[in-house]
Amino acid sequence: MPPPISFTFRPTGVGRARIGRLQTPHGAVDTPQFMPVGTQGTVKSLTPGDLRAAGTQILLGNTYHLSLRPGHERIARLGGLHRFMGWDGAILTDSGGFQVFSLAERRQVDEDGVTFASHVDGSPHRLTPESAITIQEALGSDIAMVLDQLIGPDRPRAEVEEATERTHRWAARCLAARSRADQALFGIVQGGVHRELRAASARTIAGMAFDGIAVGGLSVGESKAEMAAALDAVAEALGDDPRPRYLMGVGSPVDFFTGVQRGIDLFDCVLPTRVARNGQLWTSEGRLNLRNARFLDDPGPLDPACACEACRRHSRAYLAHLFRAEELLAYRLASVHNVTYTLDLMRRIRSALDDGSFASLRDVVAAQYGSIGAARDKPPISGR
RNA sequence: GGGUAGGUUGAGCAGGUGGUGAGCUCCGCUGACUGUAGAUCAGCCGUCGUACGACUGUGGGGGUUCGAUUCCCUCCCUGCCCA
Repeated sequence: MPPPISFTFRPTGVGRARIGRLQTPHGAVDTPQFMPVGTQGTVKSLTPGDLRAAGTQILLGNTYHLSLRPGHERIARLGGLHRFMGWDGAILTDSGGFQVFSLAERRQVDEDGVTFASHVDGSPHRLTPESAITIQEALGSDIAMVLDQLIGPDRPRAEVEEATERTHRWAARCLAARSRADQALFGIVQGGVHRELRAASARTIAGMAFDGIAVGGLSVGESKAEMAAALDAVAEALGDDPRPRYLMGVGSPVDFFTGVQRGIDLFDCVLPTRVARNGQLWTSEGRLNLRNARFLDDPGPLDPACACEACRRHSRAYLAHLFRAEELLAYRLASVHNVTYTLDLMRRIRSALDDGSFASLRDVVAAQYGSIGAARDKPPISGR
């Protein structure tokens, strides 16, 4: 039986960056690539047509959310997640591991798995490595993720070690539980901000028969330098491992460069769509907050360098109005643009890797977007 | 014309029956957001000041009083009822 996915790539000479192509049961994915996040079977406010027009090749769904509502068995009965949401491109499903972190006050972790008090109705829901696989197989995603235990950078090292080792044990159980030949399974490297733990975790995960290797547990409050150091440690440990590498939950425009240079092929992040709904546009002129009063009389396009539908047809003044009026179109147009911007940026990164302009592109983007997440880099306030 | 209820910081309110009214919700302004419990959250939102703070402010004017949003006089405005 053929493997569920195939990945070909070539090095670029820019750090550890590579250019590649991931073949999935639902189409090819050019890498490095960004995956918009569609947690509940929808990238909030966008239609599949919007996503296609923006250049989306692969997007995310979520095990925890979809199993709670509408239920993975129901989605399976309705023909699987692709048909259910009307998306014929590739889908990667997250395992619910992130909710172990984001819903920390609603869950209990033990060696066998996690018990959540549903954020919908409070009812208990059990997620184990095995059930995470069962759910994702029912959803029918092209790529499934192992259940992992994500932990914040403020936790003591002993706790990070414990969570990382548990993640390894859960990874093996996920691998043993899989039964679909047409679905890839990625393992997840943890290890917090500790280089040795990251390296050891990368070696452990790489030693298992996964179709790809993800790096999790970053962009959860650590500094930019800590994230880069963790990625360096992982890249070094993985060496020339030929499998696709996925940096989970990242990121900002600047973070893409940090990851690509360190050999990352895939990224996902809620940032472009979330900030879009909150009025922030990513443009060739940097970040714009359309709620600022100065845009009320700005007749220009959202981004003069963008060809998306929102930029072709609408002015900043119009969107500024829509946001103030809380008109639903605001969220869609801003999301259309930010997803387009992000996917265009990945395309520019791919061609910059080819023509030697990677460093200059990085500098331009860093000047415009370096402030995102910068608060994490400030030293803690002392003496109070 | 008579009666009655009102007039509080952009809007809508709360409060206050002689002893320090800057409290709420909108609106507005700014910022944040990283595998989505997020079309959310935070700060500011009378004037001056970075800030501690100072000053002003309960429709207008006047009066009584040590002190008035409160009591008295007068005028203006609004809702409702009656003529």
